[in-house]
Amino acid sequence: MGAGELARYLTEQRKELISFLRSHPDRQFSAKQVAESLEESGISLSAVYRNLESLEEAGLVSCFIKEGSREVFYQYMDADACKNCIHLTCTKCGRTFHMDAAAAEQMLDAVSKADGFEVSKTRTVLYGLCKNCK
Amino acid sequence: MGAGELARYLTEQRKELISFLRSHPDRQFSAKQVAESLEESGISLSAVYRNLESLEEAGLVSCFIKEGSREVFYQYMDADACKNCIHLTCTKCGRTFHMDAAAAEQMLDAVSKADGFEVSKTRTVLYGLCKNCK
DNA sequence: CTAGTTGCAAAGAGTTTGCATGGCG
DNA sequence: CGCCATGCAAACTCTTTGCAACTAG
Repeated sequence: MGAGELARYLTEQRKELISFLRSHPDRQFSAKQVAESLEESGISLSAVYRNLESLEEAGLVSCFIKEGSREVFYQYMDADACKNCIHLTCTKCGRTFHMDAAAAEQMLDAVSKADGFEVSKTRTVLYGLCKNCK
Repeated sequence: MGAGELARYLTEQRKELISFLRSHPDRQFSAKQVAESLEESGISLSAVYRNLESLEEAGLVSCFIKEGSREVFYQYMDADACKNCIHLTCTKCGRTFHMDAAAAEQMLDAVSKADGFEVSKTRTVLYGLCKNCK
């Protein structure tokens, strides 16, 4: 699946959680928000935390804090599917977009050559304002 | 000074805190670590938090979480001085470097043209492995 | 059947807030 | 002198952990 090992048992709660996050790949949620959104499935907050943790290890979820905030947010972000892409997260609306592939390639080359820095593609996010929020 | 208003009174504690962070521009610290590092000056943890907050508003400090962690770290990052630079933070050693200016310019152009996305230069960090940690 | 997962409740961290005291300007 | 910042302690919130019950495989 991903870089890490995904949990061995695919329970109903875990399925719902993954499904929820996957259906909002451009949005970030706090653990509490995830639990509330899945209220119907009756998943507990601690299970949410435990699942988010294993999903993060498996490379399916990343977590962030927003500008000027100390609150942690989680987002679906498939490390495999996004190996060659860079995310653009809008500091206003919070949505995440995928950077143009050609521009991304060019950028990674430039950083690598100029600074000898190997960008970790699985967690490359640029913050700024999206087209709509500008 | 920066974008926000810096606190009106420059107390001994605040001076020490700024001085400490400024002298480690490439390092990230938890609030607790900052307080412990400034133990001699006798600053309290709550004062550290209050100061970090106002410094963040003033654009002198940014906070982050590291890969696979939910712990918040603070780092000196002058929004004015770094208006035209991009940070490279190593996920292994935690140090932060400044991206080559030409490469940065090129990158910002590319994103702006290809995606209509305006990168917020004051909080642009790319995560990856630095030259030494590779 | 067995090991992994869940919910609940309690414990732990990290962060914020109220208030009296003290110091900067 | 007045306002702001500080320290301390309490309050909060977020996250983690222990444990018995449950369930996927």
